[in-house]
Amino acid sequence: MKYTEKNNTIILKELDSFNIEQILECGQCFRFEKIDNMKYEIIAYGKILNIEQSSNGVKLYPCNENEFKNIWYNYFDLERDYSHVKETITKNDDVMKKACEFAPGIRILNQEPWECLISFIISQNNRIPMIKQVIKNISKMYGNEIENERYMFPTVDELRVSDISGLEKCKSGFRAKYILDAVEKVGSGKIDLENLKNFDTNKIKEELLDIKGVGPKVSDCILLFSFGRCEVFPTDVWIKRIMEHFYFNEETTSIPKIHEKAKMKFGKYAGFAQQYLFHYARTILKK
DNA sequence: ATCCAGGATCTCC
DNA sequence: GGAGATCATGGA
Repeated sequence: MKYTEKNNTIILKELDSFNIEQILECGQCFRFEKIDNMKYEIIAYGKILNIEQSSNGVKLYPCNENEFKNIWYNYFDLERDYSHVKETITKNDDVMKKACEFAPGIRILNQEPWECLISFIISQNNRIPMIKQVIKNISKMYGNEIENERYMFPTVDELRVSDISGLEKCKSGFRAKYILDAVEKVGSGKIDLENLKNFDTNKIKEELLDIKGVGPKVSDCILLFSFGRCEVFPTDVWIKRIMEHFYFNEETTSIPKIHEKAKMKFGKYAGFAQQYLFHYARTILKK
């Protein structure tokens, strides 16, 4: 990958395994709007970022070199060699080959832990368009306006003024009480998300599971999407279905068995495998 | 109208 | 410790 900067715009070239549509629409992230074909607006790390991809490369704006190095380089996981990841997980695996060919431009974003935690609490028993709407509502009601009706996701302290009825007005439904429990535990310092980074995966998971509304799947999403633990294999209904269909040839299987198989087949890259599979499954199994 | 969604919890045995 | 109902909300 090479980049140049001019007029507060970063242009990325010779970028391998990068398709902004696949990256954003594959279900890992909720804070973006499609502006046009291969043209999106993202809100993350307190910034609004426009991103536009064409055969000439990927344009990021407004963005200077400092912001690119300090935020977006890591956000888009640009350090990682995704060809190597795909080579590894597709070895002797025709299903994974198809999943990777279906969306070879997926990358796992590195998202902010607090926003990720609340987002995936909201995700339970919900649909992606609805999840996006609830997060947008919460940001508008409790977060700072960056500019022009674009709002930051509220900090823990900003959400401490919220209550059940406010969060229900944001359409969070029965998850409002879960959000409040997360606010209480993180806001009081009982759980220190920044400090958790340094702990091993099982320890982080144990801490996250202490929050009401956070179970095995939600905690795995946070581990994968915010703590860079790419060996975890978040298993939702779609992953369960496609694993049962292609890897077990059975109607039903238990989640521990799925995790066991994922670890055996994909090892330390199971998280990537999960994301290729998720996006693939949602398109082909959705009759 | 009934079913279901990037699940977790509570209740029952 | 495993199966089953329940949880808001809205789109199909």
